[in-house]
Amino acid sequence: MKDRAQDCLQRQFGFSQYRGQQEEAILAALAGRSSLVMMPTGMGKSLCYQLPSCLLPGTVLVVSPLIALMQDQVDKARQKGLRASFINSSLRASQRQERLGQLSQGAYQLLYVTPERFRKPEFVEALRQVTIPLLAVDEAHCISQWGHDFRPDYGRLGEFRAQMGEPPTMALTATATPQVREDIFRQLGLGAEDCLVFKEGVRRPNLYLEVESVHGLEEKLRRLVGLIHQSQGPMIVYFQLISSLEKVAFELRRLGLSALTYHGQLPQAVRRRHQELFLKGQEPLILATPAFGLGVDKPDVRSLVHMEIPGSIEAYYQEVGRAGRDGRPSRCTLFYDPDDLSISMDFIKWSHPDPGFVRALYNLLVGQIDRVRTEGADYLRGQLNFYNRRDFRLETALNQLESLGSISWPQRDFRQLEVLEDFPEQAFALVDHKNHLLLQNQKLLKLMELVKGEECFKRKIYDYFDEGTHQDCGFCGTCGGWKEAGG
DNA sequence: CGGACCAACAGTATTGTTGGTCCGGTGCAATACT
Repeated sequence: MKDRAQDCLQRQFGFSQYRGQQEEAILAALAGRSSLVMMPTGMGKSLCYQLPSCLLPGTVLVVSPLIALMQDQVDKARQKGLRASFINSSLRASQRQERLGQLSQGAYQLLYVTPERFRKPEFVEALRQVTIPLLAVDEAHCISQWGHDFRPDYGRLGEFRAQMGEPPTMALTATATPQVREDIFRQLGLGAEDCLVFKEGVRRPNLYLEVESVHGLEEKLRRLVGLIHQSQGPMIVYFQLISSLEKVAFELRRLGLSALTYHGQLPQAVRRRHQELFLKGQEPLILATPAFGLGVDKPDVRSLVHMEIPGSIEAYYQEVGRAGRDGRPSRCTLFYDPDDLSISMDFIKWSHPDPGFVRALYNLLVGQIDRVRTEGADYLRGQLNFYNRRDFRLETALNQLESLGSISWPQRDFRQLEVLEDFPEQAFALVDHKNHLLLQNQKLLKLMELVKGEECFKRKIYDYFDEGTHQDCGFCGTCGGWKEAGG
């Protein structure tokens, strides 16, 4: 097998040798073992499941989070001569039908889908007709990040995997703390003991990570302008809030500085265009929310700024990870304002409605659907004694019920709200809401603790990712070294 | 019914009060319509 893999690597993929632990991961997959592969973006994660798809019988199924990335992934795989395809909602019904047929006939070596696809019985049925020698879960941290609330189907992958007869599984991600690793294993139904772990280091010596204490948007803006002038190349500025992003965009424009924007409220076409302009180097500055991330692989990002503290060390490190991919020194500045902590704390709170509350909401929908349709959210708030309109747990609860198939709520229009199925008891029994809420808050506090600390900042981050070192990094806000590096 | 923010007002220098308004990051699926 080893020789065949080596041969395939050269002929089909045109590489003379493996990088990092690619070979080990590939051989594990060929031997039918499950694994967790942690590699930084750009290290060739996709090869780890693409190569096995050439040598294994049947279809390697790849779970991928974004439709926007799938076309590109499939195009690249096809360029290497793989019989690859995807099935998702961007296709017409007839195309989907056709591809399902192809799938069940074993026409694909590689098929990309979102976790939501497993909800469709016809897809599950088609899967039954083919051998699945490997289930690859790309960007597996999404399981931990989104599976609990935002995209519950990520949390159901273990269930779907069981339906398929527990095929060997490869979870791939850039970075994962021991805790997140556990979560991935658990949610996929993989025993940690029979799952191999392949891990490249998370260290990024060329990133200069610094924290600056600031107060208020005005001061941030002033400092940001300074950083923009100093930047020696492309720059990403991250925001937690669309509103402050837009405010800053406006102010920069007033100062004659042009900046691209990127966030979830912009139309798809605009997002695509702005991302493209930035990636191609036609505009060096982009203001973005965390929506800007997956699929951003630009080598020469020289500066990165966090205008508000992110929600966890994982989120922070993933975002700064987009700087300096080319290995050259890059400066990442986090503006720390204690007032901003409430932003992430609110987000965490809002995404965790109490199961009892969701239950009460559901009962109310069943009993009073007519009044809900005519009077909408205000009626629900009144009935549930839930008056704070700045607390979005009501909306989250409705979204959860919709995602779990209990209600349908098209266009967030109450007039069209319908109750479809019973309250999904099991789904809520499975998730330990209180614990998860606590965990998220701890993660945020952990980041705050690091930010406020006076020891080597990077060392503590490495510690967090279980790559402890006893030496200071010599290249961060606490250790210094930026000027010496030519900054 | 929380709270940040702003404008208008009060009444005469700065500061306080009141009332109105606005308020969430991340994406899938799927069909109708243009």
